[in-house]
Amino acid sequence: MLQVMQRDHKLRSYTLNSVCAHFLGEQKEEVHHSIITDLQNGNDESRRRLAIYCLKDAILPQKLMDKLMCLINYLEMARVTGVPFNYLLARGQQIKVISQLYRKAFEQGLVIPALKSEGSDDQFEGATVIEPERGFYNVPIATLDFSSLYPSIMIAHNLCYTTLLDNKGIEKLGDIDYITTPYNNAKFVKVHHRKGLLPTILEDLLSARKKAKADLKKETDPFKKAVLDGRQLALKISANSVYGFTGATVGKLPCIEISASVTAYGRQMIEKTKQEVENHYTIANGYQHDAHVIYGDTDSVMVKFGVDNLVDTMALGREAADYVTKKFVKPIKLEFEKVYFPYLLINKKRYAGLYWTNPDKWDKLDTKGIETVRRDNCLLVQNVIETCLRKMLIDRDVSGAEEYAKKTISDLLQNKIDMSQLVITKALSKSDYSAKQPHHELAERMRKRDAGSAPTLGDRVAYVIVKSAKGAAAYEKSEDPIYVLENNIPIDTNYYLENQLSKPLLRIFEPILGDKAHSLLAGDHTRVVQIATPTIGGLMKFAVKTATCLGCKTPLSKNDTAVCRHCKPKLGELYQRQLDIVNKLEVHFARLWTQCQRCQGSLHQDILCSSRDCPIWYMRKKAQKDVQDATNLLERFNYAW
DNA sequence: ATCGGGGCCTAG
DNA sequence: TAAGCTAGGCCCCGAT
Repeated sequence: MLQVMQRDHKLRSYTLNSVCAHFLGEQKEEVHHSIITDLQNGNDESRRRLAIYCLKDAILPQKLMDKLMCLINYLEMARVTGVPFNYLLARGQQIKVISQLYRKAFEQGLVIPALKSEGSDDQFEGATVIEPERGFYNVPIATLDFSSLYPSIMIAHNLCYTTLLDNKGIEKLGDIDYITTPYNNAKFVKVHHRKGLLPTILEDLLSARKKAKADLKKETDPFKKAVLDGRQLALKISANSVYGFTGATVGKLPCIEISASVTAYGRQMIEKTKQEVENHYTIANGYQHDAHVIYGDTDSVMVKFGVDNLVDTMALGREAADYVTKKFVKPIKLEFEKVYFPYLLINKKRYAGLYWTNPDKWDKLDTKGIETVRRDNCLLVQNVIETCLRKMLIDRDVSGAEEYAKKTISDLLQNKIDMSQLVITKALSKSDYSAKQPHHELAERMRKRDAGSAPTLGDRVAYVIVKSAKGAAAYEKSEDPIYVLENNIPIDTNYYLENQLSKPLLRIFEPILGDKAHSLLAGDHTRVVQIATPTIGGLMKFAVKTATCLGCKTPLSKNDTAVCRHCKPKLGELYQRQLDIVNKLEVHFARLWTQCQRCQGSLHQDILCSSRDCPIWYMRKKAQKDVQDATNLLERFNYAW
């Protein structure tokens, strides 16, 4: 399940506890490894605790698998691609494409050559990203997308290993119909001579995706919908990796003529689309305004038709998509997908907009590339940018957004921000770094402290930036959050303002406020500064997951955790030791529980919510459920409390 | 202070 | 050994 999670979901942390909190809303029974032997050698009570821990650790992955329908999805993938089930986790995308190629080749009596893979550093040219006209747009912007651009190019032009012609082939075959692609005049025979294997595979994948999407439309259960959405996405990725496979020089069967022709066609198509739209939707042709393409990436164009209302923009978008589709070979299709209104275009691959598919109600706030969707920022940055964008784009309350940003800066400088909001995570992806890096240097330091618990290659390293000598580099100031808490090391709040918060804030405010945006970073709210010592809030002491004593079932008083004071001596010293360890681990939970899981209200000293509408009630419910779960587990194994 | 490159992560 | 692709923003380090 760890592999599944890492493959299928982009998360900040992949620990069992964190993943379960995210998808299931429940957590592990934590037992530190150092006391397992003692628990086993202890008494009935301690062994019971150990048993619950083991059962819970076993049932959680099972619950994840069920809830995310992993087995069904993976089985389906295995069937579509024809690879053994375990390949889906043990191996990559290539084997899936190869497997499908073998199938189709066998049907046609073809043999696939066993090439020696060479690998090369040269890249071929990729897609076009249209130079954005950056700014804030308070008019509807229509988005037109080619659906499955690369697969549809390969199908439309019959691009395949089995259709590629070289000069010898053309001489030998004489009178033959072929096309010449925009890459290096590569030539491919037309479909009536021979239909390529790749186009056939792609058609299969796309029709399977069509079916998944149709099922998705019919489904009403939100969770099953999410799963079907995941399936159609998987099929889309599989279809797109066919193109990737042909361009993989380290792969089994690279063919740059195919991959480079695909991207070359793509570049021509996005350019042609821009031209067609801009040339047709003009005042000269009887439209109200001259349309203008303000941005586009690979397979999409963002069009400003100049109209100020959603209904007309959507009508024009649909019409334009059909108009352009007619200029291309089947099955290439340009689709009108959505309108952004308003739209904040910050840079290439960086934008935010309110997303509309029907003119009555917006669907969502869509953000691409900016801090809200990146995992290498701290939560503070993510949350403040997200909140400001919502205020600006949904509420259209720019001054409210300014106020919020100023308040956050003020809170940060006064050390009122929870440390869990300041944790930055980055993947440790290489063992040798040419320049020193904060996360790598920290991993080294942690390794020297305790090699067992330090992050290793591939792990995500969590760190905060702490106060240090003036002018010290970031890699000298990165520190393990747990170490910071244990040693009461002050946080460098100024670093968070200067290096984390200020630029992202300026980037979203400047297009609207202009130079005035800089006032966000200088003013009274930046004056009050307090010495920063780390605080922990919003914690979930995992031991406090029960409302009644785990031993005698009497209600727990506020100061008790897990067991009442009468039962506590039964667990004795072991229990204390575990609590100590738990307290040190609290920061892990702090990352998860900074908001009430029910009403999203801020949490402070405890998991309990501060909102009046959502008091202890939720925790009681959850605690009761946890006890019920544990009891059920025990009953299944003929235990009883 | 500026700039190029390494590193990370994302868009598509 | 086995490994889908390219484009590109942005942060940080380190050389100039």
